[in-house]
Amino acid sequence: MKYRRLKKTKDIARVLKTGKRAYAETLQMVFVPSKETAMAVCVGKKFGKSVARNRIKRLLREAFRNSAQAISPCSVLLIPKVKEEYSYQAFLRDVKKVLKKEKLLEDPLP
RNA sequence: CGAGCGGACUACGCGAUCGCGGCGCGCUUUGCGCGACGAGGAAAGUCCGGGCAUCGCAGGGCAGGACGCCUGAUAACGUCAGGUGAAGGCGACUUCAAGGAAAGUGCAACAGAAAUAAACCGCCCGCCGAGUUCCCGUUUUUCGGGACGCCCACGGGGAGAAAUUCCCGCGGCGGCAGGCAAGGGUGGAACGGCGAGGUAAGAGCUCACCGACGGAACGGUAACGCUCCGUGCCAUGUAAACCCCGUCCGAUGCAAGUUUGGAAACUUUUCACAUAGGGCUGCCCGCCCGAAAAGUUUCGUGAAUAACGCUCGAGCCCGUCGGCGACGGCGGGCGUAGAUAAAUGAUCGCGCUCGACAGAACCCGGCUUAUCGGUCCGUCUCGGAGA
RNA sequence: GGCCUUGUGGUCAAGCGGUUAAGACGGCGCCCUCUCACGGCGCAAUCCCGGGUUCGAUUCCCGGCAAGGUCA
Repeated sequence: MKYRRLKKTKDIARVLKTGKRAYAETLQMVFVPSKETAMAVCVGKKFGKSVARNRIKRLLREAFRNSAQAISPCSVLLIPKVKEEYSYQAFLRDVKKVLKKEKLLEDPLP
């Protein structure tokens, strides 16, 4: 499905301030309901050099894209936790788990 | 065959599905579809150099900084190429911030006799050493008092009955006056090294060889090399200490900067008001100029934003010519990322040696650092074996 | 992305060619005391790492690494 990127500093700050938080083993999700779905990934310097940070961002975006097939519109911030290794499978599992827990999925996944 | 040396290249591959970025084309223009393209050798560190942009022009001097054998290459360089010299390696080859220490100043701990200059020990000649010594009083000498000294072994000769004493010689020891710099447990470094002659002992005092310095000829564009002659030689190290000499450098960096982001008029306040303040460079000369804030009225309203800068450039590939080479000339061909919270990923299948370091952010030329491996080249080197 | 600064015991730090690498707080051990505190004595440093210059570098030079600051 299509979603927007959450880009502006102001928007991200608003989500961080007012959003509801949900936790899983490998990541944290912050979200507020909104008109259309928007998402951002937060990966700071503590995750390593640029190659490592880009890798995390790609994995998380892919996990979000493949798990949020049908989602009630909201602004989402995905914040991973610092680990030794990162895998797509773990991110996919945890994104699904977190979305399910907060009952954001309109149609339950098969 | 083994061990090396130098150089060049490469950086998992193929297929399928879903997805991402800008571009082009098409459409029913929110968007959708199709198409080709889409990170590196270091994209990194930001250590140099240049383009580009702004500071009105980029002007002068000082300060400051960088570089430092020679010749060339280049837009330029601290880079590269070819040479010179020095050091290392059996060798192929590698490494080197490699100008000046007789312009001046500083520093050289500890050790050592002595540290940038000479004499502590030492070596040698002479003189003295059971009083031909010195001082005071008296004084012709004598005499009186005091100070210091009156060493050891051997040989020869003389006197004497002997103890002992006198003379001479040689050596040591001590003292005095000189000569010398050969030797001396140090040190990073001790007025050149080593051998011979020479000498009382010694010394470039003399000589040979090596080194140093000066001059000339020859070779080389030059650094420099080589030969000859001369000077017997005097002046340690450090300039990645200050410094001197030579060459170069205006500053700031794409968050530069340009356009839109409101414009115009009026009023008020604050600072400054000329030997002032601000700007152009840290300072001086020189040049330019008042600056900032608030309010009201009319049209206008997106604001760490949007567009430009932004990718065709000292570009890449092939051929050929010139050059030892870096590189340059000529001809032909190619169109090859331009994002802005920032694009390359996921899954499946097959193969293998099971995949390192790592992600463009204005662009180039270098340097440096990180890196699992693999491939190729060479009249290349050393060792072993065979023919 | 550009431009700068700093690395010395656990912490804050001085030193800037030859030191046994000052000092303060803290830690540990011993002494003092009936005990604690105070006091006294002692111990603990790869001078961020690797090269170079020098007889000799914490210090000078070069290259890394790690922190921090600043510019719309």
